[in-house]
Amino acid sequence: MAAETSKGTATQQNILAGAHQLFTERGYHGTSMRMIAQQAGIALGGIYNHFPNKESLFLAVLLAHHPYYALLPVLQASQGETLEEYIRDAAIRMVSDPQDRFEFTKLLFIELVEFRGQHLPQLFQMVFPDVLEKVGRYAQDHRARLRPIPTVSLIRAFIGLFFSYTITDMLIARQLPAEMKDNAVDHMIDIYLHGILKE
Amino acid sequence: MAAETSKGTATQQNILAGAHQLFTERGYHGTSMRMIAQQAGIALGGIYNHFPNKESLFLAVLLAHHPYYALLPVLQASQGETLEEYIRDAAIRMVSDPQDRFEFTKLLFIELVEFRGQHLPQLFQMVFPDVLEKVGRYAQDHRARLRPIPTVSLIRAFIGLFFSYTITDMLIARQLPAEMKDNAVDHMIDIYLHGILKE
DNA sequence: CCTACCGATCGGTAGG
DNA sequence: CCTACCGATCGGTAGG
Repeated sequence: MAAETSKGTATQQNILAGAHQLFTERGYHGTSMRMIAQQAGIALGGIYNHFPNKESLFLAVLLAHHPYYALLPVLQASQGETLEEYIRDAAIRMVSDPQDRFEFTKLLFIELVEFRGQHLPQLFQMVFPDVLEKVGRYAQDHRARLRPIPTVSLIRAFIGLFFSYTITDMLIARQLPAEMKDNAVDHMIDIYLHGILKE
Repeated sequence: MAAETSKGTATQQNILAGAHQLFTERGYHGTSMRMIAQQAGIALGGIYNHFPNKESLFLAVLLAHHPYYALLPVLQASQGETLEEYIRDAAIRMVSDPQDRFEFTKLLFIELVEFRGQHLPQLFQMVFPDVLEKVGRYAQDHRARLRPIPTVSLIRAFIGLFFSYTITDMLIARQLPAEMKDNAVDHMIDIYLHGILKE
């Protein structure tokens, strides 16, 4: 018998993957446990060997797709000689994969609407204090280049850049002629950068 | 018998108001027609005298709360001698009412997740071409003050400012100490303005 | 991990 | 606009 990984059994992974896909496609209440079972290739009752109920399955999906796992490597891999180049590179990486952006955003929407944000404090406490401290130190090192904006607002605007681009993408991108979308990412990053940098 | 207004009968308004509240609180599939009937003070069957089914009721709610109705007076009432003052005033008005922002945003989330954005083209076509043309003319008149950014990106970033502020508000505002939230709106508008203006 | 089942609730309708 | 009902489907479980 193969040793189980820390990620759980293959069946558990199938359930999580099927649930993730269905939740993001149809919402929480729009997805039934029977659909998830079928997607995972098992019978309905089988799910309950791995998760006690539907909500705990959603929470497991949410935690498995915590933006921290996607964002940390992005920020660490980002390069750039100057502050400006570093931020631009990080922003481009952050918005580079459309499918990832849409999936994460929809999962968050479900949490905000169908769970009234109940699970957010848990997600928030996992990473925000750490991020705040690191960005704060980084901003302090580069304060000569930055306009006088509190660290929290720098972070909010950077996170906001993600949603700004992703949601307007969802709202209008499919409906705009292609030439109007060219370089839209670059322009929006550009606005953010000129907004926070001196000179 | 009193004449019916163009907004529909009182009962129809009660149904719309109850549906709006419940949808934004619990999502589409998380809200039952029975809950809506109770909220509107009538029996389940009574709803079907006004709306043929649940989805058409949701669509009616969505159209009744089209951001166009909220946004147009905001933009027309905005004041300011200079371009900068006008945009700042409009932005402040746009984000001034937290309840309006949350309700509209949640309704949009429901549409994006539970209806896969099916109804968006309809909403979009109602206003975007008009907005694009007006902002384009306005930007042309003030091009000496604006950095060279396509009109579409100016609009996307301005709409994005709304979501940037509102979603980070939903995500972190409830969990931050008060002094970290002070003037957050002003800073985010400030970043946008410095991002699009010359000098 | 599956089969077969539970009570509850769903959207919608007939008839008045 | 209400009462009483329809078939379908829901989350969850007992028992193997």
